[in-house]
Amino acid sequence: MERLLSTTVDSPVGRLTLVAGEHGLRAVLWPTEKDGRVTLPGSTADVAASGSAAQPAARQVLDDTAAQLREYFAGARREFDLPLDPHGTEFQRLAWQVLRTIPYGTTITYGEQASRLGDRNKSRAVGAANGRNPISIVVPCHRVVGSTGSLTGFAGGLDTKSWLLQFERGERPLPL
Amino acid sequence: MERLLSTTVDSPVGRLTLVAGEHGLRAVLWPTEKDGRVTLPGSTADVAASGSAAQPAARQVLDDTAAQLREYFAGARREFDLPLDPHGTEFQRLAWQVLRTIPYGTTITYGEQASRLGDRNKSRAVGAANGRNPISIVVPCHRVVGSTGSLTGFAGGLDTKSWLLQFERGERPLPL
DNA sequence: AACGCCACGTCCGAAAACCGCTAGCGACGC
DNA sequence: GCGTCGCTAGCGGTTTTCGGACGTGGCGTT
Repeated sequence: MERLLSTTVDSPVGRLTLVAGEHGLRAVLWPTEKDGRVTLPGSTADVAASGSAAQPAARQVLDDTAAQLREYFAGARREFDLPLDPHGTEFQRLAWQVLRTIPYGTTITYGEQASRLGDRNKSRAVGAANGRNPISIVVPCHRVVGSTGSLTGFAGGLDTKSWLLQFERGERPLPL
Repeated sequence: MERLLSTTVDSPVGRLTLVAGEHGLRAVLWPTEKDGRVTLPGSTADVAASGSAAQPAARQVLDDTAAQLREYFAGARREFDLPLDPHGTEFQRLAWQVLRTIPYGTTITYGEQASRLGDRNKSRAVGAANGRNPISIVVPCHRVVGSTGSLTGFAGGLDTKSWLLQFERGERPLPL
């Protein structure tokens, strides 16, 4: 079992939990989904045990992620430059890959995302895959909306999704 | 998609937009409703592309319409003689047909128009249909008034409606 | 291998909203 | 009394909206 490290970052949309392994960022989790989405270190003791020298690569990823997220929320960063290592099925990884091509401040529909995967009819499957995206914000699943423009759903809550979209549109959303 | 041609004519009540297809006049639009009422040629480029020789019938209709409108506003014409091709629902076309039987210089009420369509109670529906009449002036929806004599409404603006009625009564209305 | 769940999309029918109306009624001011 | 005014309740066609049904593909579970 790969050894994972985790830490947290405070943000306007709540305290985010970051998880990294030796191959890159594994997850950015919402306060409501801290557990279960990825296999986390069993306890804080575990994390503490793997001291600063133990997992240099993972530690570095966490630090970089935290820094870039802070820049993002300060409005000073529109793209992330991090080694990512999300775990999922073939289809899911493909879907998540498409997500990373959606530019900051723009949105596409689930149907459009499905088209880019080669089959217009997979929109629903795409929705399910996006729902399993472990790396929130950095992999911008919040930039996908329903064909009618409705927000439809979001792991972090619809209000959070709305907040992020407004923020990327250059507006000053109300604090949650 | 049928190819449409359009042009404009200046008149005392503003610049009118004329639209014709191969079957006849499709629309005479007020300055405020240039778009949306009928499907216009996508762009001026479209119009230019279909040169004088391309759509002889439609071109002829436009020319005739422009000429007759000028005569109308000069006080030299009281009836129009043009091939008309307004698009609308069954009921709407029936309603518009009634409009064409209202003599120059006279008015009827919406209720009267409804009666002539066979059902006194359809007055309100008639009003809605008149509101969709695409061929202003030539199909004289301005000759219909409320049961109390009020002008009630007009796509080109109430002042225009008033102007036309005065003009047809032989008065010399104030310029708009 | 079958079943059920899902952060979708499209279609279709029913219901509601919208109007360029009108007749009926009570409230008012001559 | 008698016009006017404002309000109300019906009126019918058209447009818009809404909700349910269904087809869809992937995934976790049995």
